[in-house]
Amino acid sequence: MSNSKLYKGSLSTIILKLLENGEKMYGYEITQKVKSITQGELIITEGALYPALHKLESEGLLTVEVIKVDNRLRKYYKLTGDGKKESVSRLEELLRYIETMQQLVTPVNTIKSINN
Amino acid sequence: MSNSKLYKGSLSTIILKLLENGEKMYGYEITQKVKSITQGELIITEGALYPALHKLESEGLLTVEVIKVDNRLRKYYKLTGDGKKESVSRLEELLRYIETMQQLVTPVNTIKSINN
DNA sequence: TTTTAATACATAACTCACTTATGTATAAAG
DNA sequence: CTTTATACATAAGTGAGTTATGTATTAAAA
Repeated sequence: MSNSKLYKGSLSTIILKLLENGEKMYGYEITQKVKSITQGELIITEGALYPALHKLESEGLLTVEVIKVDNRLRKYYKLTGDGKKESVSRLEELLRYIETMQQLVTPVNTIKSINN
Repeated sequence: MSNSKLYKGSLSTIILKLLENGEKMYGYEITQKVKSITQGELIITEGALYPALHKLESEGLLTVEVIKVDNRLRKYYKLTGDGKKESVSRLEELLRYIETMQQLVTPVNTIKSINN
């Protein structure tokens, strides 16, 4: 999942967000979608993705539907009611994280004497 | 370090950034500074902070200077040359992370037909 | 005045989201 | 016929955190 340690903790948020519009997606599709949206910046590894999907399912945030396409298995996931709620709160959490980090790295006051 | 898992991985970036202006800081001071800048949103625990400082030091990014103030020990840290460089690249990494996450959660095109 | 809170450091055991590696199976491309 | 892409899975290991605990001094509160 990309060399940067910063992505640790954001995978479930990403998955929930991608499913937020109600469309169902399968695992491999998610990896490709993320890769294309981020222009190759974020590569989700299978070792991270599948356990994450299983966990979200076990938490009752996703439901699965197994479908055979071209003689190949696909596990389509979509949000449950709880998943929809959780998606919203995870998004808020991410935005709050970004705001907080921006406060830390790009201080509002550039004049030092005011900050001390 | 706050209930959100998203902060995992960003502590060293925060420490390096706080020291970027060349001023030396001691551990406890860092926790208080972060708390005040983020208005209580980010609380850095000692169990996270001190090992992080030790690691940055062992990596040659920080140097220590022990000073006794009011009969109490303080370990003042400041950036080395390498630390200064690393600080810059960690900052870039954080900004790239934020950009990437924003691409994922706030898609540029709101018109679905364009995205598919 | 004794206890609590704040200051200031430290570390050991544990958690858990990831990485790395490996495995199965089908289809398409070279 | 071997490699690449599609599509799933899991087991072992890593490492940055949490939680808990410890030491020591000083100020405030009970």
